[in-house]
Amino acid sequence: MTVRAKLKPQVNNRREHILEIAAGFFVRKGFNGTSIRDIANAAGMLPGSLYYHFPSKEALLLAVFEEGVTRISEAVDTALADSRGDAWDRLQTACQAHLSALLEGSDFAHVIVRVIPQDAPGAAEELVALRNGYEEKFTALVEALPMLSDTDPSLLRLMLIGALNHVPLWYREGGETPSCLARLFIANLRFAQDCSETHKEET
Amino acid sequence: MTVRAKLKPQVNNRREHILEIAAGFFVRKGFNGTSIRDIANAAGMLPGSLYYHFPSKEALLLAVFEEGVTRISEAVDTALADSRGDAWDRLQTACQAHLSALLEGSDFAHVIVRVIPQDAPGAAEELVALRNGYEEKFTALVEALPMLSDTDPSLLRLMLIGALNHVPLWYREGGETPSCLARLFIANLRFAQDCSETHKEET
DNA sequence: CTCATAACCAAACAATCGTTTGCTTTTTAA
DNA sequence: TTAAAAAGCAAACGATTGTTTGGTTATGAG
Repeated sequence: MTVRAKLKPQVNNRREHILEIAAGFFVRKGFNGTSIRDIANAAGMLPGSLYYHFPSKEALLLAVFEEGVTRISEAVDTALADSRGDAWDRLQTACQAHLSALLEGSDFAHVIVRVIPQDAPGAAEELVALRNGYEEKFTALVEALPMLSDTDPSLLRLMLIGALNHVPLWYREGGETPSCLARLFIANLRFAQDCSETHKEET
Repeated sequence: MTVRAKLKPQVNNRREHILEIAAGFFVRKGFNGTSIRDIANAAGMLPGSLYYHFPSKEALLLAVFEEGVTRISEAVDTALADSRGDAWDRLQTACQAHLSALLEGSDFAHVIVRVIPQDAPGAAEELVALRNGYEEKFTALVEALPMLSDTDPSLLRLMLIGALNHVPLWYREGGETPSCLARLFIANLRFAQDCSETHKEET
């Protein structure tokens, strides 16, 4: 009974198991490169059995996407919760959490940058909404920065997100850590704003 | 005969026609979201007829990819050929040409950022090689920059390329032009290096 | 005209796709 | 103990996939 209670995790973690496996396939083979049979086989069941848990392949993607957004959001929120620095430090903290979620741990967060809404037309609208909802966190963080009046904050945000979401394409384990990358990324942007003040004073 | 000579472009632009159509589909639906029949129908022929021009779907992608790399490379080279400024100006010029190729004109260049090698395992190696070959241009441009000793040039390059290749995901016609975007992107990075000198002198 | 080659059609191939259906097994709750 | 609900199996559905094959039409050179 003691062992039994441990080995028997509890009800309905089977659905989560499917989600995890699906996330892995979506990340490595893309949405249209993954078949229902790929996922079912890896999950140890038959293709049709998946339809007890999800009404369609696109609904499955949506569920994975939602889990991804939830996890990366929570990671960023948690990291920001005990962040004591200025606005730049907070942005860097968010970037580090974002990168950590993308590169380490599960595949859920990775899916939301690997699969683009166009890949699943029937779910595209909701995927975009989910993504935008998450990225709004960065809107607030960037707008809190002390910036030049002629710097477009939304452009800075898009530039940063582009750089961050590109990392999984070249990242190799053993290189710079997510924490280190976040610091370097922010450093490359930070002084651009700080120093413009200096430049202004000089002229 | 006068009209005839115009309507009859010349031998074998049919293959290029197919490439253009394929590029459009690959950009809008992805590689695995596009079928041979999609392309054949749009090209006004039957699916099997494509195999006279290309031995496989992946070979077709490879041909599109090559054309994309060729075009964006030439765009950057041409732009750099009559660039008179310093290293930062030259990098900005390259970025502008890169963005122009991605956002305006044909779909060829867009394919090389929309389709990732993983999508076509059989051609992955060659796709990666093509992409790396092009991106080396930026290696040289970034290494020519006057930078801090503690700034990693290859990281700056990856950051910039990430930001650039992300633009097609949010770009809307009527907003900032590619030229404007390139200027703003570089501005966000430039002073970070320039001003660190100032900071050093201050301390 | 002749003939070879280029370009394409027409039709099918086996394989795989997402999905459905009806039935069986397992688990849960009363 | 028993009935209901959850979970999955077995098997197939029609549609679509990339690709092949053999024959047909167009074109251009000798």
